[in-house]
Amino acid sequence: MELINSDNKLKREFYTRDLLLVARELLGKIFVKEHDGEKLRGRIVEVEAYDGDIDEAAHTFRGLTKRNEIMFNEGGYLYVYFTYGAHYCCNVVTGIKGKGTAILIRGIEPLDGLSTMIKNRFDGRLPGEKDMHNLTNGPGKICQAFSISREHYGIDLTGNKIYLLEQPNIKTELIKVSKRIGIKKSVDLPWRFYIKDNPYVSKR
DNA sequence: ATCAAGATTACCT
DNA sequence: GGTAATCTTGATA
Repeated sequence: MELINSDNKLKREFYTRDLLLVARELLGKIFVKEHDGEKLRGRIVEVEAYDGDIDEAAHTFRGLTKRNEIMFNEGGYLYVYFTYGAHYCCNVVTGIKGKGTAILIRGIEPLDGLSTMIKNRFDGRLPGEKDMHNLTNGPGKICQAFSISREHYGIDLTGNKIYLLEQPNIKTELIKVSKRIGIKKSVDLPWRFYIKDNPYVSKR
């Protein structure tokens, strides 16, 4: 029996809803990337929301540019950006067309394709049990483990390269909310959501 | 054309 | 606790 049913992809209507609602509901969903015929899978455990209308930290705050173009599309596309000369970060675009909103994926609990992720992150050197969380507990680390980069910019999440699988929503009492990490503007917005006590949530 | 900042990470003391 | 690495992007001229 298949533990994970690959036919229950989240549909467009999931993503085109309100930013903060989608952000909370992304927790617990399964992120899948088809990687050289192999499926890399993990469970989303930490996210942050960004909204260009009122949020100075959002890449869309100052209007349309070549980089942020996909964030103004309707929900259900992948926004990938490069930062600090070294790292890619991936985001889920949300809302209706014209709204510059997206959700940064900051923490994933790996489920399938562990050996490929370990190869991508640590050149195959197996981390100790105690350090396993270091595989995917941060936005740059996730992109390295899942081998996500520039070429994945704008991918349609209702397609079959990168997509999310339906899962029951996480119970409210297990969801923690906080200020976002690593930004210098709009620092007080409580738009970071994560699953309580999960070891794959990033550190400050 | 030039330049400063950045939704980070790894490594140092 | 602190900070260097590294390069793309967006803003300013």
